Amino acid sequence: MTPMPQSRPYHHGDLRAALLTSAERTLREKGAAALSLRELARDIGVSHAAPGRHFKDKQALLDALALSGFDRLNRSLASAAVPDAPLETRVTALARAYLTFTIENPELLELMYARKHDPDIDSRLADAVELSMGSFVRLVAEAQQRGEIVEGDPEHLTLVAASAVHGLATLVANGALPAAEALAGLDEHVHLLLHGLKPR
Amino acid sequence: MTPMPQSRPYHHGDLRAALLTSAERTLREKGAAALSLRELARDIGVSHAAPGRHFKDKQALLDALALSGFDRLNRSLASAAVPDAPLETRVTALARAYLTFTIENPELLELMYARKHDPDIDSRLADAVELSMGSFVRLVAEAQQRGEIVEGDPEHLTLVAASAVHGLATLVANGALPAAEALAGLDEHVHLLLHGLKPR
DNA sequence: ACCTGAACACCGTTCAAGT
DNA sequence: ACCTGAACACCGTTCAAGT
Repeated sequence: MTPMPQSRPYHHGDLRAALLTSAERTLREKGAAALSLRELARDIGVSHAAPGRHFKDKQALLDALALSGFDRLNRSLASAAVPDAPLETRVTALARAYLTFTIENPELLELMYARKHDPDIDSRLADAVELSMGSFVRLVAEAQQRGEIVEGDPEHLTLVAASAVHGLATLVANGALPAAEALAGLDEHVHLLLHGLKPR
Repeated sequence: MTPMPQSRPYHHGDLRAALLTSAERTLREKGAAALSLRELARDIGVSHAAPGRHFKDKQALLDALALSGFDRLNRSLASAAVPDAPLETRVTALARAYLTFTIENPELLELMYARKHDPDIDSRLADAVELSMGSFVRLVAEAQQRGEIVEGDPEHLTLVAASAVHGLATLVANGALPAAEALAGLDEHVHLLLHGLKPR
């Protein structure tokens, strides 16, 4: 019998997607610092120069990961919306979606918000950030129309809510706050955000 | 005339401190990714193996930078305290100190909160985080005694305030939010935190 | 169009040896 | 005690050449 051709085909098929998938697993399992293009190529079974065909450099691959992270986050936020519920329920649902994504993808969230220094990339990521803020903006704007939220610049009101949620998420992402604790306190957290720390 | 001995002395004097100083400048000017031990050694004028005498590896140097960052942040927070002022003034002062530190040291703040994966280091840094939270904890506890803050677990109340401020700071640190905008909106931000987003 | 293999200029880390 | 110089095993990136 002639042996089966063990060697990989010359073409991979979809190397770009394979690189992203593999990179995200490494990111999750070993962290961003441990991510090497050469190791990725080795794992996939392709030459070390092959990734260069699909990503102009390592940063380009990281950027692609970050952008796909925002995609999934934004979808998750969109599908967490509960249009006809009371304000507090709606904010809590959004906050829980954000926090859940963070707990499931802590390293990815760090990468998504990592400083890039490249104005071109930064602007694309800024758009993505804006998009995820969008869910909060819409919520605030609607609530404001119903008189359920204080008057004032809606962008700024949104920033208060969003930075509170984002702050909680980053503390969980970098291990400063246990995920369980953040989840357990979330309802109360949102309640305090809406009602204030001062007694009424 | 015999030429002046141009070559550096065999001993540097305080290589450890020189490495930290130089590393922090690189961090500020070129970012954490551009930080190389060999380049640091070159800049200081010492062999590439010399840093190994003072830091067991690159991560150890980064950890030292992070810890000294927390030191300065904590000192800055402590000196920003205004004990005999109204609650809102006190919280604003603390928040402003945190935000100012972040604006002046964006890359350092990222490093301070970066995931480390080493339980030993993480626990030392966790202590440092706890310490900076301390300023907020004390403020909340006192205010609570005076009845200026809602009843409830002070740790949790602190977390709400701290994560709101930290969230704002990280957004500024990674360029998602212009520093000027964050500073300009800070008073209002704190006001909303204390009074809530819902109308009273 | 897509990939390889060799080459280049870097890294971090270790370790005998020097002062 | 502190540092050097060489060595080792890695990197990312580029580029002619192969399929």
